[in-house]
Amino acid sequence: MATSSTVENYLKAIYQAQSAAEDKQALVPMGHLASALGVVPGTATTMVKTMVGSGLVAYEPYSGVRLTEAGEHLAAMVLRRHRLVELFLVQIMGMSWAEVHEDAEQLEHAVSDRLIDRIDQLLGRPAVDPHGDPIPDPEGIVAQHLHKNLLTCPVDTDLVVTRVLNQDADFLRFLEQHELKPGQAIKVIARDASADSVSILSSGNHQVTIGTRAASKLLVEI
Amino acid sequence: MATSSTVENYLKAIYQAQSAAEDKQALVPMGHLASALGVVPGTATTMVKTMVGSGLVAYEPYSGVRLTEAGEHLAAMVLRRHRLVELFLVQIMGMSWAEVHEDAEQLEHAVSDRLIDRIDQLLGRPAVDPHGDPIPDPEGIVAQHLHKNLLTCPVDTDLVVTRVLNQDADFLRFLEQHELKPGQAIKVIARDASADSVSILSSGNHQVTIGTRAASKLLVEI
DNA sequence: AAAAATATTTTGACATATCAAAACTAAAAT
DNA sequence: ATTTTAGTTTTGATATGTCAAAATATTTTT
Repeated sequence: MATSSTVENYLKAIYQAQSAAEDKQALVPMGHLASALGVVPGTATTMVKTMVGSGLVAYEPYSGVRLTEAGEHLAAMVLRRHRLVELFLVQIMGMSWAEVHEDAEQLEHAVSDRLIDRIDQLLGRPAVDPHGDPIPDPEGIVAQHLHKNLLTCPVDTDLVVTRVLNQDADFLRFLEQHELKPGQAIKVIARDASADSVSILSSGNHQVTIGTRAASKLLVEI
Repeated sequence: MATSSTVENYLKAIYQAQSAAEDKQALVPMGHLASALGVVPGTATTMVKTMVGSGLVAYEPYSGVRLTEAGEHLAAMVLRRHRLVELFLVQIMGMSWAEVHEDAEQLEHAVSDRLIDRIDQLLGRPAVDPHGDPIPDPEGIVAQHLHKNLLTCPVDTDLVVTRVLNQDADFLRFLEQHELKPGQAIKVIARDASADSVSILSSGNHQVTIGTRAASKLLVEI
């Protein structure tokens, strides 16, 4: 039952694909899973079949894969470890939020339950990581927050950035430089459909215009 | 060149066997290596041969194995990571020195150079870990300290425990309970060859008698 | 020096995780 | 309703790391 780090990565990828989908019960297509993990599709098929054998996923040939309850719980534990480690690296180790992802990716498979609880305690049982991603509790329960993104939120209203749905280091550095990190106050001042852009005013009265693709990755609260 | 954690464990085991030997140039017998790693001898033979191919070790059939310069440097880096992680877990995470070994064993393969340097810096570039084991510097250089053990040190002389050559959790808890941790002041009050024992007076005026096997694992300075 | 005991290596097998490329299925387009 | 296309599965190989057990080498005992 000692889940390998490869299996943990598959679980995490399936979990995140399911979370990103509108229909949470939808099957994740094998091609999507394979490309998320950087393997060829045939490899994903093979792995998923062995995971069926361990009771972690349900699999429909030519349709896709979905986590079972057991798989979902394990996936939540991987995510819990990953996010607690990220927050730990930023808060305690003083690392930049843009550079901790790769470290956390490795450490999430190496930290024991004992250590992860120590970290959780040291950080004061936090609810979210530096990107605003929710940290599953030890039972695997995830607090669901309903955010709007910069394409669906009201214009000319005071907002607070709450979550960033993109771990790309360059993007994160960009957000940092323009005062768009989670917790910072902003306002959408204009949206231009034909220019495919959104203009934002940050708390420091800086103005930036970003594309809608990027804007959809920034979640806010009013 | 991305050394697997298995290879790292082989390097570490060979390094430690070489350090423990009187003749530092001596070959480590395959049987010793295999049992240190918990594999059958044939497995060690196979692995060592592939490590010869990577230039990490020199191997003499039926005699044993020894690290090359490249292997020794890599082994020192593994040990550096392990020992810094142990000290970090004790000093920063508040874990008990008796329980950190297994965690460190996992983490030593998962911490990046960047993170290990951060830890090193946070701890103030320490020279030794919680067991008194020296921490190799980033170039792989290890400060050599000449300690005596409780069998070779003078009797009725003020001593300070400097190093413990045994990671067994029960033994470490025993030392903790009897005030025999590195840094603590003690005195050997009697040695009895026929009883195979050594009697010690700790700083708190506690008296304990331990076997010579255990006594040889406790290193001291005068 | 031969026999016995010990240590080491070889051989064949297996588990995990992967790829390339061929075979196949399902959906979309004509 | 075929054909085309896109996505998926299968097949055969490969790399890593392991074991069991047979074969071999070395050392010790007698």
